[in-house]
Amino acid sequence: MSDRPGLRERKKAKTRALIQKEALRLFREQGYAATTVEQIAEAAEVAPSTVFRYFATKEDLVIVDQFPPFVEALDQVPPEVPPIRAVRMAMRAMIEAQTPQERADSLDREVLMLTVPELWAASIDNVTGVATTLRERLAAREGRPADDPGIRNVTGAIMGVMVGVWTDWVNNRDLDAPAHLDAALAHLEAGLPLPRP
Amino acid sequence: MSDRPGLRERKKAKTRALIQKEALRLFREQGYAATTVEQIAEAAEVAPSTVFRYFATKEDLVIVDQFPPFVEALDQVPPEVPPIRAVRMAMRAMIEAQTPQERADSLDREVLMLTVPELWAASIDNVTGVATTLRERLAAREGRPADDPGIRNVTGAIMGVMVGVWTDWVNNRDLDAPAHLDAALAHLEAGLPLPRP
DNA sequence: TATCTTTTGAGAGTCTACTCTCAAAAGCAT
DNA sequence: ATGCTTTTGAGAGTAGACTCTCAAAAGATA
Repeated sequence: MSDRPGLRERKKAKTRALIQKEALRLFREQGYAATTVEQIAEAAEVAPSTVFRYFATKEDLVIVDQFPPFVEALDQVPPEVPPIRAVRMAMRAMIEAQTPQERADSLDREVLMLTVPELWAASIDNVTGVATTLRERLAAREGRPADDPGIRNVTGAIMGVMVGVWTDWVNNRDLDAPAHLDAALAHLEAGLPLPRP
Repeated sequence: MSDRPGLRERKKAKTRALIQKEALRLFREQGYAATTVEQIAEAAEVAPSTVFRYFATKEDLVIVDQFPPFVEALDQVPPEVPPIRAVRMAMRAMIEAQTPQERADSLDREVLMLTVPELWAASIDNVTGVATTLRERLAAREGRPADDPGIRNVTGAIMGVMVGVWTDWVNNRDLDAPAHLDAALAHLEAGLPLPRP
Protein backbone atom coordinates (compact mmCIF):
# COMPACT_ATOMS: atom_id res chain seq x y z
CA MET A 1 0.00 0.00 0.00
CA SER A 2 2.99 2.27 -0.24
CA ASP A 3 1.95 4.90 -2.67
CA ARG A 4 4.90 6.78 -3.81
CA PRO A 5 3.75 8.38 -7.05
CA GLY A 6 3.70 6.02 -10.02
CA LEU A 7 5.20 6.82 -13.39
CA ARG A 8 1.93 8.31 -14.56
CA GLU A 9 1.78 10.82 -11.77
CA ARG A 10 5.39 11.79 -12.15
CA LYS A 11 4.94 12.32 -15.85
CA LYS A 12 1.94 14.50 -15.26
CA ALA A 13 3.81 16.65 -12.83
CA LYS A 14 6.66 16.97 -15.26
CA THR A 15 4.41 17.95 -18.14
CA ARG A 16 2.64 20.48 -16.02
CA ALA A 17 5.88 22.02 -14.86
CA LEU A 18 7.27 22.08 -18.38
CA ILE A 19 4.23 23.81 -19.82
CA GLN A 20 4.34 26.42 -17.15
CA LYS A 21 8.03 26.97 -17.50
CA GLU A 22 7.82 27.49 -21.25
CA ALA A 23 4.83 29.74 -20.85
CA LEU A 24 6.61 31.99 -18.39
CA ARG A 25 9.64 32.12 -20.61
CA LEU A 26 7.58 33.15 -23.61
CA PHE A 27 5.65 35.69 -21.58
CA ARG A 28 8.88 37.21 -20.42
CA GLU A 29 10.38 37.23 -23.90
CA GLN A 30 7.50 38.43 -26.04
CA GLY A 31 4.92 39.63 -23.58
CA TYR A 32 1.79 38.03 -22.25
CA ALA A 33 -0.81 39.13 -24.77
CA ALA A 34 1.50 38.50 -27.71
CA THR A 35 1.99 34.90 -26.69
CA THR A 36 -0.69 32.49 -27.88
CA VAL A 37 -1.57 29.24 -26.21
CA GLU A 38 -0.63 27.55 -29.43
CA GLN A 39 2.91 28.86 -29.14
CA ILE A 40 3.12 27.64 -25.59
CA ALA A 41 1.91 24.23 -26.64
CA GLU A 42 4.46 24.07 -29.38
CA ALA A 43 7.28 25.15 -27.09
CA ALA A 44 6.32 22.53 -24.55
CA GLU A 45 5.75 19.96 -27.31
CA VAL A 46 2.20 19.13 -26.38
CA ALA A 47 -1.14 19.70 -28.04
CA PRO A 48 -2.96 22.95 -27.33
CA SER A 49 -5.80 21.02 -25.78
CA THR A 50 -3.34 19.52 -23.36
CA VAL A 51 -2.37 22.94 -22.14
CA PHE A 52 -5.98 23.58 -21.26
CA ARG A 53 -6.22 20.25 -19.54
CA TYR A 54 -3.57 21.37 -17.10
CA PHE A 55 -4.48 25.02 -16.83
CA ALA A 56 -8.07 26.06 -17.15
CA THR A 57 -7.16 29.49 -18.48
CA LYS A 58 -4.12 31.21 -19.86
CA GLU A 59 -3.94 33.34 -16.77
CA ASP A 60 -3.69 30.31 -14.55
CA LEU A 61 -0.28 29.69 -16.05
CA VAL A 62 1.04 32.53 -13.97
CA ILE A 63 -1.05 32.73 -10.89
CA VAL A 64 0.10 30.99 -7.77
CA ASP A 65 -1.32 31.23 -4.37
CA GLN A 66 1.65 32.15 -2.28
CA PHE A 67 -0.21 33.16 0.76
CA PRO A 68 -0.71 30.12 2.97
CA PRO A 69 2.93 30.00 4.09
CA PHE A 70 2.70 33.61 5.13
CA VAL A 71 -0.41 33.04 7.21
CA GLU A 72 1.27 30.12 8.90
CA ALA A 73 4.25 32.25 9.73
CA LEU A 74 1.99 34.98 11.05
CA ASP A 75 0.13 32.56 13.28
CA GLN A 76 3.38 31.61 14.91
CA VAL A 77 4.17 35.12 16.04
CA PRO A 78 3.06 35.52 19.67
CA PRO A 79 -0.22 37.40 19.98
CA GLU A 80 1.08 40.17 22.17
CA VAL A 81 3.25 41.43 19.31
CA PRO A 82 1.49 44.41 17.72
CA PRO A 83 0.17 43.98 14.16
CA ILE A 84 2.71 45.70 11.97
CA ARG A 85 5.64 44.25 13.81
CA ALA A 86 4.01 40.84 13.61
CA VAL A 87 3.67 41.14 9.86
CA ARG A 88 7.28 42.19 9.64
CA MET A 89 8.42 39.21 11.60
CA ALA A 90 6.26 36.79 9.63
CA MET A 91 7.57 38.24 6.40
CA ARG A 92 11.13 37.74 7.46
CA ALA A 93 10.48 34.23 8.69
CA MET A 94 8.86 33.31 5.42
CA ILE A 95 11.58 34.73 3.25
CA GLU A 96 14.26 33.05 5.29
CA ALA A 97 12.50 29.74 4.93
CA GLN A 98 12.80 29.90 1.14
CA THR A 99 15.75 28.62 -0.79
CA PRO A 100 17.47 31.24 -2.97
CA GLN A 101 16.01 29.48 -5.98
CA GLU A 102 12.48 29.64 -4.67
CA ARG A 103 12.97 33.26 -3.75
CA ALA A 104 14.19 34.12 -7.24
CA ASP A 105 11.34 32.24 -8.88
CA SER A 106 8.66 33.81 -6.81
CA LEU A 107 10.04 37.30 -7.26
CA ASP A 108 10.21 36.63 -10.97
CA ARG A 109 6.60 35.67 -11.08
CA GLU A 110 5.63 38.69 -9.08
CA VAL A 111 7.28 40.99 -11.58
CA LEU A 112 5.18 39.46 -14.31
CA MET A 113 2.05 39.86 -12.26
CA LEU A 114 2.74 43.46 -11.42
CA THR A 115 3.80 44.32 -14.91
CA VAL A 116 1.06 42.80 -17.03
CA PRO A 117 -2.35 44.31 -16.42
CA GLU A 118 -4.25 41.19 -17.40
CA LEU A 119 -2.35 39.21 -14.82
CA TRP A 120 -2.72 41.79 -12.16
CA ALA A 121 -6.41 41.53 -12.86
CA ALA A 122 -6.45 37.79 -12.72
CA SER A 123 -4.64 37.80 -9.43
CA ILE A 124 -6.79 40.41 -7.85
CA ASP A 125 -8.97 37.83 -6.21
CA ASN A 126 -5.82 36.51 -4.68
CA VAL A 127 -4.71 39.92 -3.54
CA THR A 128 -8.02 40.88 -2.00
CA GLY A 129 -8.10 37.43 -0.45
CA VAL A 130 -4.75 38.14 1.12
CA ALA A 131 -5.97 41.46 2.41
CA THR A 132 -9.09 39.91 3.83
CA THR A 133 -7.27 37.11 5.55
CA LEU A 134 -4.67 39.45 6.89
CA ARG A 135 -7.34 41.69 8.24
CA GLU A 136 -9.11 38.84 9.96
CA ARG A 137 -5.95 37.59 11.56
CA LEU A 138 -4.89 40.97 12.76
CA ALA A 139 -8.35 41.63 14.12
CA ALA A 140 -8.29 38.35 16.00
CA ARG A 141 -4.87 39.15 17.41
CA GLU A 142 -6.06 42.48 18.68
CA GLY A 143 -9.31 41.16 20.02
CA ARG A 144 -11.33 43.37 17.71
CA PRO A 145 -14.14 42.61 15.29
CA ALA A 146 -13.12 41.86 11.71
CA ASP A 147 -14.88 44.95 10.43
CA ASP A 148 -13.09 47.31 12.79
CA PRO A 149 -12.08 50.39 10.77
CA GLY A 150 -8.81 50.72 12.64
CA ILE A 151 -7.78 47.24 11.64
CA ARG A 152 -8.91 47.92 8.10
CA ASN A 153 -6.70 50.97 7.96
CA VAL A 154 -3.68 49.16 9.31
CA THR A 155 -4.19 46.34 6.85
CA GLY A 156 -4.63 48.75 3.98
CA ALA A 157 -1.54 50.68 4.90
CA ILE A 158 0.51 47.48 5.13
CA MET A 159 -0.68 46.35 1.72
CA GLY A 160 -0.08 49.79 0.25
CA VAL A 161 3.42 50.03 1.58
CA MET A 162 4.19 46.57 0.25
CA VAL A 163 2.92 47.42 -3.19
CA GLY A 164 5.03 50.55 -3.10
CA VAL A 165 8.17 48.53 -2.48
CA TRP A 166 7.23 46.04 -5.16
CA THR A 167 6.76 48.66 -7.80
CA ASP A 168 10.02 50.33 -6.89
CA TRP A 169 11.64 47.00 -7.18
CA VAL A 170 10.07 46.30 -10.55
CA ASN A 171 11.67 49.47 -11.83
CA ASN A 172 15.01 48.70 -10.31
CA ARG A 173 15.73 45.03 -10.01
CA ASP A 174 19.03 45.63 -8.24
CA LEU A 175 17.16 46.68 -5.17
CA ASP A 176 17.26 44.32 -2.22
CA ALA A 177 13.52 43.80 -2.08
CA PRO A 178 13.29 41.91 1.25
CA ALA A 179 15.44 44.50 3.00
CA HIS A 180 13.43 47.39 1.61
CA LEU A 181 10.21 45.67 2.55
CA ASP A 182 11.40 45.28 6.10
CA ALA A 183 12.55 48.86 6.29
CA ALA A 184 9.27 50.10 4.88
CA LEU A 185 7.26 48.16 7.44
CA ALA A 186 9.52 49.51 10.17
CA HIS A 187 8.82 52.99 8.91
CA LEU A 188 5.11 52.32 8.95
CA GLU A 189 5.38 50.86 12.42
CA ALA A 190 7.00 54.08 13.59
CA GLY A 191 4.03 56.05 12.29
CA LEU A 192 5.57 57.15 8.98
CA PRO A 193 7.56 60.11 10.33
CA LEU A 194 8.96 62.45 7.70
CA PRO A 195 11.35 64.79 9.49
CA ARG A 196 11.78 68.00 7.55
CA PRO A 197 15.28 69.12 6.67
CA MET B 1 -16.51 82.33 -37.26
CA SER B 2 -18.44 81.66 -34.06
CA ASP B 3 -18.19 77.95 -33.56
CA ARG B 4 -20.76 76.82 -31.18
CA PRO B 5 -21.08 73.14 -31.93
CA GLY B 6 -23.19 72.36 -34.97
CA LEU B 7 -25.89 69.75 -35.09
CA ARG B 8 -23.42 67.09 -36.15
CA GLU B 9 -21.21 67.58 -33.13
CA ARG B 10 -24.11 67.66 -30.76
CA LYS B 11 -25.47 64.46 -32.19
CA LYS B 12 -22.12 62.77 -31.83
CA ALA B 13 -21.84 63.77 -28.21
CA LYS B 14 -25.34 62.51 -27.59
CA THR B 15 -24.71 59.19 -29.25
CA ARG B 16 -21.51 58.74 -27.34
CA ALA B 17 -23.18 59.50 -24.04
CA LEU B 18 -26.09 57.24 -24.83
CA ILE B 19 -23.87 54.30 -25.71
CA GLN B 20 -21.92 54.70 -22.52
CA LYS B 21 -25.00 55.07 -20.41
CA GLU B 22 -26.59 51.93 -21.79
CA ALA B 23 -23.35 50.04 -21.43
CA LEU B 24 -22.99 50.95 -17.78
CA ARG B 25 -26.58 50.01 -17.13
CA LEU B 26 -26.14 46.62 -18.73
CA PHE B 27 -22.87 46.03 -16.92
CA ARG B 28 -24.56 46.81 -13.64
CA GLU B 29 -27.53 44.61 -14.41
CA GLN B 30 -25.94 41.54 -15.90
CA GLY B 31 -22.26 41.91 -15.25
CA TYR B 32 -19.43 43.09 -17.42
CA ALA B 33 -18.29 39.85 -19.01
CA ALA B 34 -21.85 38.67 -19.59
CA THR B 35 -22.66 41.78 -21.58
CA THR B 36 -21.68 41.68 -25.26
CA VAL B 37 -20.95 44.67 -27.38
CA GLU B 38 -23.80 43.57 -29.58
CA GLN B 39 -26.21 43.94 -26.69
CA ILE B 40 -24.87 47.36 -25.92
CA ALA B 41 -25.32 48.37 -29.55
CA GLU B 42 -28.84 47.09 -29.56
CA ALA B 43 -29.73 48.88 -26.33
CA ALA B 44 -28.31 52.13 -27.68
CA GLU B 45 -29.93 51.51 -31.05
CA VAL B 46 -26.76 51.77 -33.06
CA ALA B 47 -24.71 49.29 -35.06
CA PRO B 48 -22.01 47.34 -33.23
CA SER B 49 -19.39 48.91 -35.44
CA THR B 50 -20.57 52.30 -34.27
CA VAL B 51 -19.85 51.36 -30.70
CA PHE B 52 -16.26 50.66 -31.65
CA ARG B 53 -16.09 53.92 -33.52
CA TYR B 54 -16.72 55.74 -30.29
CA PHE B 55 -14.88 53.48 -27.88
CA ALA B 56 -11.82 51.64 -29.06
CA THR B 57 -12.33 48.81 -26.62
CA LYS B 58 -15.09 47.51 -24.42
CA GLU B 59 -13.11 48.55 -21.38
CA ASP B 60 -12.99 52.13 -22.52
CA LEU B 61 -16.71 52.30 -21.91
CA VAL B 62 -15.99 52.41 -18.21
CA ILE B 63 -12.65 54.01 -17.71
CA VAL B 64 -12.44 57.67 -16.90
CA ASP B 65 -9.50 59.65 -15.74
CA GLN B 66 -10.69 61.29 -12.61
CA PHE B 67 -7.39 62.39 -11.28
CA PRO B 68 -6.59 65.86 -12.62
CA PRO B 69 -9.09 67.63 -10.35
CA PHE B 70 -7.53 66.00 -7.34
CA VAL B 71 -4.04 67.12 -8.28
CA GLU B 72 -5.31 70.62 -8.76
CA ALA B 73 -6.88 70.59 -5.35
CA LEU B 74 -3.69 69.24 -3.84
CA ASP B 75 -1.62 71.97 -5.41
CA GLN B 76 -3.78 74.54 -3.74
CA VAL B 77 -3.02 73.30 -0.25
CA PRO B 78 -0.22 75.40 1.26
CA PRO B 79 3.14 73.61 1.14
CA GLU B 80 3.78 73.71 4.86
CA VAL B 81 0.86 71.35 5.46
CA PRO B 82 2.27 67.85 5.98
CA PRO B 83 1.51 65.25 3.29
CA ILE B 84 -1.26 63.16 4.73
CA ARG B 85 -3.15 66.14 6.00
CA ALA B 86 -2.71 67.80 2.64
CA VAL B 87 -4.22 64.80 0.89
CA ARG B 88 -7.07 64.84 3.31
CA MET B 89 -7.78 68.45 2.65
CA ALA B 90 -7.52 68.06 -1.10
CA MET B 91 -9.88 65.11 -0.99
CA ARG B 92 -12.43 67.06 0.92
CA ALA B 93 -12.13 70.04 -1.35
CA MET B 94 -12.61 67.88 -4.40
CA ILE B 95 -15.62 66.07 -3.07
CA GLU B 96 -17.26 69.27 -1.98
CA ALA B 97 -16.75 70.74 -5.43
CA GLN B 98 -18.85 67.99 -7.00
CA THR B 99 -22.58 68.13 -7.40
CA PRO B 100 -24.46 65.30 -5.70
CA GLN B 101 -25.18 63.89 -9.12
CA GLU B 102 -21.53 63.89 -10.13
CA ARG B 103 -20.61 62.33 -6.84
CA ALA B 104 -23.12 59.55 -7.27
CA ASP B 105 -22.03 58.88 -10.82
CA SER B 106 -18.36 58.72 -10.04
CA LEU B 107 -18.87 56.49 -7.02
CA ASP B 108 -21.03 54.27 -9.19
CA ARG B 109 -18.33 53.91 -11.74
CA GLU B 110 -15.77 53.21 -9.08
CA VAL B 111 -17.78 50.33 -7.76
CA LEU B 112 -17.78 48.82 -11.20
CA MET B 113 -14.07 49.29 -11.52
CA LEU B 114 -13.31 47.78 -8.15
CA THR B 115 -15.72 44.94 -8.63
CA VAL B 116 -14.86 43.69 -12.09
CA PRO B 117 -11.33 42.35 -12.40
CA GLU B 118 -11.02 43.17 -16.09
CA LEU B 119 -11.82 46.77 -15.38
CA TRP B 120 -9.54 46.96 -12.43
CA ALA B 121 -6.87 45.74 -14.81
CA ALA B 122 -7.73 48.21 -17.48
CA SER B 123 -7.58 51.04 -15.03
CA ILE B 124 -4.39 49.98 -13.40
CA ASP B 125 -2.36 52.30 -15.55
CA ASN B 126 -4.54 55.02 -14.22
CA VAL B 127 -4.08 53.91 -10.64
CA THR B 128 -0.32 53.60 -10.82
CA GLY B 129 -0.30 56.94 -12.58
CA VAL B 130 -2.18 58.40 -9.67
CA ALA B 131 0.28 56.89 -7.23
CA THR B 132 3.24 58.18 -9.19
CA THR B 133 1.87 61.67 -9.50
CA LEU B 134 0.90 61.75 -5.87
CA ARG B 135 4.36 60.63 -4.91
CA GLU B 136 6.00 63.30 -7.01
CA ARG B 137 3.83 66.04 -5.60
CA LEU B 138 4.35 64.96 -2.03
CA ALA B 139 8.09 64.70 -2.60
CA ALA B 140 8.17 68.19 -4.04
CA ARG B 141 6.19 69.52 -1.09
CA GLU B 142 8.61 68.00 1.36
CA GLY B 143 11.66 69.03 -0.57
CA ARG B 144 12.75 65.44 -1.05
CA PRO B 145 13.72 63.53 -4.17
CA ALA B 146 10.96 61.65 -5.95
CA ASP B 147 12.54 58.31 -5.18
CA ASP B 148 12.76 58.92 -1.47
CA PRO B 149 11.66 55.72 0.30
CA GLY B 150 9.93 57.64 3.05
CA ILE B 151 7.73 59.40 0.53
CA ARG B 152 7.10 56.14 -1.23
CA ASN B 153 5.91 54.60 2.01
CA VAL B 154 3.61 57.46 2.82
CA THR B 155 2.16 57.39 -0.67
CA GLY B 156 1.70 53.64 -0.51
CA ALA B 157 0.02 53.82 2.86
CA ILE B 158 -2.35 56.52 1.64
CA MET B 159 -3.30 54.52 -1.40
CA GLY B 160 -3.69 51.37 0.66
CA VAL B 161 -5.92 53.02 3.21
CA MET B 162 -8.04 54.46 0.44
CA VAL B 163 -8.46 51.13 -1.24
CA GLY B 164 -9.43 49.69 2.13
CA VAL B 165 -12.22 52.19 2.50
CA TRP B 166 -13.36 51.63 -1.05
CA THR B 167 -13.65 47.90 -0.67
CA ASP B 168 -15.54 48.27 2.59
CA TRP B 169 -17.83 50.60 0.82
CA VAL B 170 -18.34 48.25 -2.08
CA ASN B 171 -19.54 45.66 0.38
CA ASN B 172 -21.79 48.07 2.19
CA ARG B 173 -23.13 50.82 0.02
CA ASP B 174 -24.87 52.50 2.93
CA LEU B 175 -21.53 53.60 4.27
CA ASP B 176 -20.74 57.28 4.04
CA ALA B 177 -17.67 56.83 1.88
CA PRO B 178 -16.29 60.39 2.01
CA ALA B 179 -16.61 60.51 5.79
CA HIS B 180 -14.92 57.15 6.22
CA LEU B 181 -12.18 58.18 3.87
CA ASP B 182 -11.51 61.28 5.88
CA ALA B 183 -11.53 59.37 9.15
CA ALA B 184 -9.17 56.76 7.75
CA LEU B 185 -6.70 59.38 6.57
CA ALA B 186 -6.91 61.02 9.97
CA HIS B 187 -6.11 57.70 11.58
CA LEU B 188 -3.16 57.28 9.28
CA GLU B 189 -2.03 60.79 10.03
CA ALA B 190 -2.03 59.95 13.72
CA GLY B 191 0.28 57.01 13.07
CA LEU B 192 -2.37 54.28 13.03
CA PRO B 193 -2.66 53.83 16.77
CA LEU B 194 -4.57 50.75 17.90
CA PRO B 195 -5.12 51.09 21.63
CA ARG B 196 -5.68 47.74 23.23
CA PRO B 197 -8.79 47.22 25.32
C1' DT C 1 -32.37 72.52 -54.59
C1' DA C 2 -27.85 70.58 -55.63
C1' DT C 3 -23.32 69.24 -54.09
C1' DC C 4 -19.90 68.01 -50.89
C1' DT C 5 -18.46 65.87 -46.43
C1' DT C 6 -19.09 63.19 -42.45
C1' DT C 7 -21.33 59.60 -40.04
C1' DT C 8 -23.73 55.41 -40.01
C1' DG C 9 -25.37 50.50 -40.78
C1' DA C 10 -24.81 46.16 -42.77
C1' DG C 11 -22.21 42.56 -42.98
C1' DA C 12 -18.38 39.79 -44.03
C1' DG C 13 -13.97 38.53 -42.01
C1' DT C 14 -10.02 37.75 -38.47
C1' DC C 15 -8.06 36.20 -34.31
C1' DT C 16 -7.63 33.63 -30.24
C1' DA C 17 -9.13 31.71 -25.96
C1' DC C 18 -11.59 27.92 -24.85
C1' DT C 19 -14.72 23.43 -25.53
C1' DC C 20 -15.81 18.75 -27.16
C1' DT C 21 -15.25 14.36 -29.19
C1' DC C 22 -13.01 10.34 -30.35
C1' DA C 23 -9.54 7.33 -31.39
C1' DA C 24 -4.58 6.30 -30.59
C1' DA C 25 -0.99 5.86 -27.18
C1' DA C 26 0.89 4.91 -22.80
C1' DG C 27 1.03 3.45 -18.09
C1' DC C 28 -0.87 -0.31 -15.14
C1' DA C 29 -2.32 -4.91 -13.16
C1' DT C 30 -2.69 -9.70 -13.59
C1' DA D 1 1.21 -10.63 -23.31
C1' DT D 2 -3.75 -9.12 -22.31
C1' DG D 3 -7.17 -6.48 -21.16
C1' DC D 4 -8.31 -2.02 -18.28
C1' DT D 5 -7.83 2.86 -17.29
C1' DT D 6 -5.89 7.25 -17.94
C1' DT D 7 -3.75 10.61 -20.73
C1' DT D 8 -2.88 12.55 -25.08
C1' DG D 9 -3.25 14.51 -29.90
C1' DA D 10 -5.90 15.81 -33.74
C1' DG D 11 -9.11 18.51 -35.19
C1' DA D 12 -13.55 20.48 -35.68
C1' DG D 13 -16.41 23.94 -33.47
C1' DT D 14 -18.03 28.18 -30.62
C1' DA D 15 -18.04 32.80 -28.93
C1' DG D 16 -17.08 37.33 -28.78
C1' DA D 17 -13.97 41.31 -29.34
C1' DC D 18 -12.34 43.87 -32.88
C1' DT D 19 -11.40 45.31 -38.13
C1' DC D 20 -12.60 46.70 -42.85
C1' DT D 21 -15.27 47.98 -46.71
C1' DC D 22 -18.78 50.13 -49.05
C1' DA D 23 -22.94 52.10 -50.01
C1' DA D 24 -26.83 54.68 -47.88
C1' DA D 25 -28.23 58.42 -44.82
C1' DA D 26 -27.78 62.79 -42.86
C1' DG D 27 -25.67 67.19 -41.91
C1' DA D 28 -23.27 71.23 -43.90
C1' DT D 29 -22.74 74.74 -47.62
C1' DA D 30 -24.08 77.65 -51.30
